[in-house]
Amino acid sequence: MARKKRTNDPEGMRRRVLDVAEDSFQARGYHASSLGDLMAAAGVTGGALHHHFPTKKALALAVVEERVAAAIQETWIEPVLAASTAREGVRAVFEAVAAELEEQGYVRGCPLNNLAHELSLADDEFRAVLARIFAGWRQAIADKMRVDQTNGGEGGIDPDRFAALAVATYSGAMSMAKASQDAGVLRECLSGLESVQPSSGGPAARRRRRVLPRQTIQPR
Amino acid sequence: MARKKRTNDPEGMRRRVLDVAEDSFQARGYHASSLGDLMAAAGVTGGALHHHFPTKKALALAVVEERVAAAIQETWIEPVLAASTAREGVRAVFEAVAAELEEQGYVRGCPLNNLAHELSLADDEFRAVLARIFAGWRQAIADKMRVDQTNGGEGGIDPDRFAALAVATYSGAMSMAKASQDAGVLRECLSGLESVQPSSGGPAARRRRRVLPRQTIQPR
DNA sequence: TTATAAACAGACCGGTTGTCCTGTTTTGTC
DNA sequence: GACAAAACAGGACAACCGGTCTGTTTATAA
Repeated sequence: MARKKRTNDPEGMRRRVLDVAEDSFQARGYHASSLGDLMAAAGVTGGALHHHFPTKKALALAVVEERVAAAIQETWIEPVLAASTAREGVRAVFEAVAAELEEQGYVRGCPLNNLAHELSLADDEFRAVLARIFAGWRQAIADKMRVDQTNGGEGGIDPDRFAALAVATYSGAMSMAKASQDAGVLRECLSGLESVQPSSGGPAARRRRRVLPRQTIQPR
Repeated sequence: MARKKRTNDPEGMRRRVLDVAEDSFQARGYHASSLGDLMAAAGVTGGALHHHFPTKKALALAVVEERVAAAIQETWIEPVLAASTAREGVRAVFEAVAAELEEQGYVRGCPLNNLAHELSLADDEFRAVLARIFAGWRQAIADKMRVDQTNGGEGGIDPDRFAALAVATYSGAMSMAKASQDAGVLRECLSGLESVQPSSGGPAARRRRRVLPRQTIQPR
């Protein structure tokens, strides 16, 4: 009789769990993904899962910090930084994502946005991490545009405003694309975004950043 | 002994359940809201709940169709239609929502967007209704802008593009505001949106509306 | 080898979930 | 008042969920 051998592979097993969890959270969401399903899909026993991720929350936190953040980095930040200008980078990413969605035939939405909606009110630890990723995303675009401006290009438009507008438009367009299962709205929003003029917008870039009081958050 | 009397009030009971469900779905989401919690909060027994809403899905569907759609109608469509122009209406709604959020001290997000993220991939019936509400929202803005154009105002910008951009920007800004619990990003996005020039954007309003094939949606 | 801890297996449990089912009461109609 | 249907009460239940627990195997280092 062939005796079965076991090979310990902590990193590999951890990676497999994260792969499955990332995919399931994206497709079904956090609450709709049961640990049982994840264990079955990853081919992992309860003991192993609990060894690497003591709680479901810990697993989700790892997915957000390691996978979702990386996805934003790869599909947004790096391409924008590599582009000639921030504006051109944003345009390129919009088109690339739209093309990819049209090819694959369905829209699962932005992983960051998906999890942000489900978790940012549920748990403050989740919320903080998700907000940080959003902030980093915006700042990368804004910084890039500031470089553009010192290089002579881009008129008086405020980089932070443009970055916020780009990220908001993308997130919102993906929401609609997900609901309608039609990536066309991404292109529609892009062409609208392209008509944002380099000339200054409202009354001279006033700083507005008021954080809301913390103690009154989310009364049940 | 005072004998307890019961008064049948179908509409009232149904309304109370919808009130509680709408609030809980908004604050905690669909999956995180248990029927037990809803029953307790509404002061309704299981039998009564089941009588009006046979399943949880039926309840959520009613919330979406009757409450979420009405919320979009009241806070967006009606103010935009009542405004002098579509552009001005969009601006006014952005500011009104931002002011309201700052006053109440926390951000629960856009009810349509919240439920759209959680449910549009889970069930096609949900998805269809949510997509319909999104479409009606966009069309109202676009129609208003078309009226503006025949009245002489607004240059060559495509109304459908502007409407898509406005809704996407709002949805995305609300997502970020929810994650950061800071309504300031709404104002930031608005000022970016205001610098969308009335002059034509890309290459002359081409029609783009390709719906994705239906049979390949969401492979598990 | 031997000890020691990490990695993994798998059963188990209390609590919760959504739904169903059987009654009872109210309401409207003739 | 008789009667049927709607409105409501409340318990039952099977499935499932996330977490824990005990035990075994593998790797590591002395």
